[in-house]
Formats: sequence, structure tokens, C-alpha cells
Amino acid sequence: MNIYVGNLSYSVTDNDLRKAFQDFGEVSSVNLISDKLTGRSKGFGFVEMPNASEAEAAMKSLNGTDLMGRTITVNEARPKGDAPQRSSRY
DNA sequence: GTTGAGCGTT
Repeated sequence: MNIYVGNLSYSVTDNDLRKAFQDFGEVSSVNLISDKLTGRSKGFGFVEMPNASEAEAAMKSLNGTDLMGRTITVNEARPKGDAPQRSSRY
């Protein structure tokens, strides 16, 4: 299951996210999103967990909690196709 | 500070 983690503090790293989520189960990958132009964090990221039950437990437990001074948002990630795709032509 | 890439043609 892909999990979206938003409203993150800029101090949070992918390792911090992994530690928080793998406490509830197996974490296959963590991906913190950074702005390519500024090189700084966008304030959100994604966590992938192979076990859906563990993923739900992690979501329920971590959503709305305080992480490094910011209340984070955790829920199932939307498909990437949600944002405008640059490969499309008219 | 809130839903992801890169650089090219699916």
C-alpha cells in the first residue's frame, strides 16, 4: 500500500519516516519529496508498505500526530496521474 | 509549506 505523509517538518528525513512506520510493520520503501529547483523538502513524502493491515495500523496511529513540532497528515496516496502529465499531447 | 520523475514522444 502506498501511503502519503504530508504537512511534514523540513527537519524530517526519509529515515525518520521509515523508523516511524516500520514500528507498525514492514516498510518496503520511503520517498521524501524535494523540490528540484530549490533542493529543499516539499514538506511531504510517501511510504510503501507491503502489508495492507500494517499500513492501515500505521496510518491510523500516525495521522494527526505531532512529528518534530508539526502535526502530520497520513493517508493512502493518490495515483500519480492526479497531477497534470507533461507527456500528454493534444 | 499538503499527493512523487525526467526529458524527451506514449
